[in-house]
Amino acid sequence: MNQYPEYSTLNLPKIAEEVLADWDRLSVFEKSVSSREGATPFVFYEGPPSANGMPGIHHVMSRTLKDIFCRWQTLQGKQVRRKAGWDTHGLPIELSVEKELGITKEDIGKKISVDEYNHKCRETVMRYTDRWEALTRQMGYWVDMQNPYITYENKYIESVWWLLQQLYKKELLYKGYTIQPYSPAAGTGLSSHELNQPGCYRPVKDRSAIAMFRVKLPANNTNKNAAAVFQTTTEPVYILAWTTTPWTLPSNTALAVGNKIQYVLVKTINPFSHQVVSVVLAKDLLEKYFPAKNAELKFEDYKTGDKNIPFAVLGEMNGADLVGLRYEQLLPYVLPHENPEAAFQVIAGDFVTTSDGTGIVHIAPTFGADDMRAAKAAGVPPMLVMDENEKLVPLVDLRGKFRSEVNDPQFGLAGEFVKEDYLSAEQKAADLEKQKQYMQFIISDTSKLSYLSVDERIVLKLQNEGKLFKKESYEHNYPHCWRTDKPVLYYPLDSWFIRASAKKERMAELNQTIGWRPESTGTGRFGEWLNNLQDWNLSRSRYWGIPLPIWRDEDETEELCIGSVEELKAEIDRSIAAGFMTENPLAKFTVGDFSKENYEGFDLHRPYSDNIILERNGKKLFRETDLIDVWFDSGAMPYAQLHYPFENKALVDERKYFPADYIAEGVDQTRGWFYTLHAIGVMLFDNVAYKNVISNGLVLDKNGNKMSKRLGNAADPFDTLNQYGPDATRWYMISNADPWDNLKFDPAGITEIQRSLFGTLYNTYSFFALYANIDGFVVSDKNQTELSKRPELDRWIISKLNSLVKTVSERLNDYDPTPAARAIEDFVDAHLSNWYVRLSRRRFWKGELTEDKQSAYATLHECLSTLAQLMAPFAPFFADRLFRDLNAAATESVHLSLLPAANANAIDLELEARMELAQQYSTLVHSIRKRKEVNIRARQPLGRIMVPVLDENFRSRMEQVKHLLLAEVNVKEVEYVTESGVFVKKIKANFQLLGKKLGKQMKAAAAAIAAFSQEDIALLEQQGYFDLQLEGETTRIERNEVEILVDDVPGWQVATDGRLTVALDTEITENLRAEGLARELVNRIQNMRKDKNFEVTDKINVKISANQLLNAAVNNNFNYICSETLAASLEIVPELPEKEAILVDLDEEIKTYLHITKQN
RNA sequence: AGUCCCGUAGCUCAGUUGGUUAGAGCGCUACACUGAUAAUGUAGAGGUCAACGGUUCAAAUCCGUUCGGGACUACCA
Repeated sequence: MNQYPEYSTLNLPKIAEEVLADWDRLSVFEKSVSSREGATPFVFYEGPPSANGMPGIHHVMSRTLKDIFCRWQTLQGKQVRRKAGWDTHGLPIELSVEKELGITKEDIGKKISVDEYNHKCRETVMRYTDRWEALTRQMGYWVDMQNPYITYENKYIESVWWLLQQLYKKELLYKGYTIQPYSPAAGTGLSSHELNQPGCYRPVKDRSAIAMFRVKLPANNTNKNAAAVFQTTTEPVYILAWTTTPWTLPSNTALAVGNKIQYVLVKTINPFSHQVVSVVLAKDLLEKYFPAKNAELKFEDYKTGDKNIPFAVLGEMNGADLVGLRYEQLLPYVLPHENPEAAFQVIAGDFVTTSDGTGIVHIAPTFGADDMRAAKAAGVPPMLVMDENEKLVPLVDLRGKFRSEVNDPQFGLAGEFVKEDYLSAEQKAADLEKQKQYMQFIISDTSKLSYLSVDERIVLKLQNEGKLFKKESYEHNYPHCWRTDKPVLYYPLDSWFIRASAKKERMAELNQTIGWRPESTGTGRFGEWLNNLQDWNLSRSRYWGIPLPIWRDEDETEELCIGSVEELKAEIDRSIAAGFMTENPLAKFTVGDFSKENYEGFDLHRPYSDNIILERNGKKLFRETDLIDVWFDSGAMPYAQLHYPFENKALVDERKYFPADYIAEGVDQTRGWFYTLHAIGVMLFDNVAYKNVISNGLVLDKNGNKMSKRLGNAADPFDTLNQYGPDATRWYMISNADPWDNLKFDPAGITEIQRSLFGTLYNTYSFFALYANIDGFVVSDKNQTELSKRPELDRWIISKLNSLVKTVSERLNDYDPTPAARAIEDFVDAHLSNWYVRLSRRRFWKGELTEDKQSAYATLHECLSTLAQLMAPFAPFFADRLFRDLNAAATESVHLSLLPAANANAIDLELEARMELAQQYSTLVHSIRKRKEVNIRARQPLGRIMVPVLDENFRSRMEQVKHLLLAEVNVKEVEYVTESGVFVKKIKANFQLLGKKLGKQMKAAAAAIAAFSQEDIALLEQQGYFDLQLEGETTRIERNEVEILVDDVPGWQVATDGRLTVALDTEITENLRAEGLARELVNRIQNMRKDKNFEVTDKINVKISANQLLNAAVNNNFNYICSETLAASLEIVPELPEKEAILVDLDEEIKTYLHITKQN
């Protein structure tokens, strides 16, 4: 039986299938972890996917990336546990359930109970689990799918609650009033995730206006500078502020200026009321509203309706001078309930720019996030009024309608939707009739009136009252609710927040210790994000997610944050004692029992948690109905996957399974998972959650377009794996582009990898197996030739191999897989296959099992075996097959093996350098032989090559590799030429050295040097320097500051490449000719052997018909011919019968009959 | 709109601290080789290094601006 299996074809998908079966049979994955018990751990965290959607080709990419480093560290001897996970909560799941059931959010609790709804979510979320498992398995991604963490499980939730309670105890969890995207049509707040769904930001045309806010004079409470400027005018002074949402103007309570922005006071005429006024705006924007040419117009010449309006700049001040200035309320429908005396003043805002508008921003703290922040900082109240329930509310209600306070006798407004889009056609028509009624006081002919939106009417009102400076329509992107298609409102809502901003500096500081790939994402996108960190809005008004574990009474005086099931159970008992609850849903729960059964007897989700009423000081506490952001779920995974701190406490506390050494996800997770992991890690453990992270790019189609089902260009991951096999697919994805760049996925690239890498390796292995089996040779420790005693070629490839191990190790230890994969490709193709195997071929099939042959076997075996290990992280199936075929007795799997570090002693850079010399010369000589004017086939031996000796090293290097070079190019001798008269030299400046020395003179010097004569060069070489005349000065050029090359050897066929030059003697002597013929003859005999399907080892008898031109060639090379062709006998016979023999052409003139038979 | 990434041959990509013929593989064309053969070798064609401007003796490389592709963030009024 053959020791080394031989295959007839290479079938990568089949290999993968078979190896996968072996892995299952032998439990290789489990062993790869258990066999390293006690070893240094390598901690990897799996970012949980949602099994709610089908896996795509990009998941093959990201999972390959994850897998590579885990397998690599295993090869290095580390223990790599990796737990799979499932992200189970969140909006997408709610949506798919609603779609399936044909319901909307409003129906929850009506058509379907919350309970039923959540049950449905629980089912739906794991719908495609089997597809994910199949993909994971088929592509060879090793992760423990038997014991995944699942975010909806009670243990997981309990850990999350504990983390939240920790935040609460550190006072990092608070309830606040903030401005959030809100969809009045859907009656729900929206997350930024929802706003970023495709198509949500749409260009809309809004009515924009510049309103005029009248300054209260004298400006006694402001800076003297501003007061002085205002004294220069007797006209009323107005501040100009631009808005694209006039409906927020009734809620204006402040105007913001930039402290460092320069402002001007301008005297002009109101284009609508034609009143002479003075206005304040940013100096930078003066030209925009007041073209310079109009400065020459005279006020007294102005006539009503003139397009060009005169103006005069009265004075200048900076933003800080304006702060504190009071102005009259623009639309005095109602005053803020709190601190009305602090309203209507100028404040500073760092967000103010002069890129748009007037450089002064209208502030409505109830409808803008920036506005709210700035107003709060300045002590300006928001426009909140007391409602019927004695609660403070904004002027727009939750349906998106103005409250009754905004009642305008002429323009309506009260009770109306602030955005036209919220109205149906019928409502519009009805409203139009009303408008016709009350607007007849302003518009004489109302019959032609069309519906005017709230914005339009407010602008009209300002215009009527002389408070409008400019109006126009303005097109910008505005977010829409993806469910109702209606524009979103920014609206103040109650929310629970994590005070992330309090730990901003620490997060930034620790971020600098994280190894980011690519680095720019860490410093750039992620770093910037941390620098501008806002508090984390944790609340979600949904149903399917982890409930916020906070209970409050109605007065908001008592508050409880629960951190464990144990605690909750005790609190419920207390509530029962107070008579608030009748039974404890956690009655069966046994504290301290972490069994599955114990934790499956209850549910912490809504509605169950909603039904729990707790007690404090005799008051009833109800749960805050919000759920938490699902990003918290996944960010909590380092702890919650372990049920920390209830179980596995030491793993985290003693930093054994925390932080992760490595994580990887798509770049879109930068502000998702990467952030939430980091935030929780820093806030609660003052530690990074991961030490290294790769954010991988997208997988695009081959034309660089995003893959989508709609376009039909999405590659199916299963089809791809089936067709090309996981190894080639994985290899292609990693070697083609750095993982953080986008990948243009082209199956043709996989085919290329199949052929160039796997095909070549397969051929190389087959070659090895073929001859090793023939010789019955099994490579083992016992028959290893000592490295120093192996031939040059063997030591060279072993040196190359160890250099490769070094490179691959460095790259992979640095989380840089692409150069590692490419280095392997280069080794296999350029070195192992195209040089080592090519030059060693005859060593394998020639003669007996000599020491040289054993050395060749051992060397090739070591190369292939080590390659299998190096490739194992990338191509786990093929590598395993190769490794086991080579080392059948020794191992169950390459993935259980240990890769030794590169052997520094085996690396001989000098040897690598001289072999490169041989490779380069070989190419040069081949190219001369192929020339049209030469055209001598490789089988024809030639006498000699000549090489000019350029330095001392050169000759000794060449001597050591010349036998390989000469054999490869079929030349007898190499001659060294030292006397310079034989060849023509060329000289070139060394730009790097001379450039630094000469600076500006470089150009002239380079030209002068290039123009050197042969004598000049000789002189320079002789004395070691040359005095060059440059611009009248003498500049000394040293020998090392120029490069001298051989340009030509007159009278010879010459080839050069950079510093290397070779000349070929093309004369064919009688002897050479005879030898060439003998080689031709060998070749023909070999072909016949092959045609006759003889075994490689068969001995033959050869008969050749006599031919005068040939006889000498045969006789002189008799032994050579016999040994090459395994001829037991070789006869020249006078004649061969045509029937048996074949007529062959040996060259243009010589033909002969050949006859071969197998020797029995 | 902002931040970040990418733009080098028909395609996929290299290109060190700036240094003078800008490389490789694939593909294409031609020739050769034939006991690795669904391989292999040699040669050829193919480039305004996205564009413009600047710094420098010298720019694919450094700095600006613009254009194109992508991601993330974003109601800046």
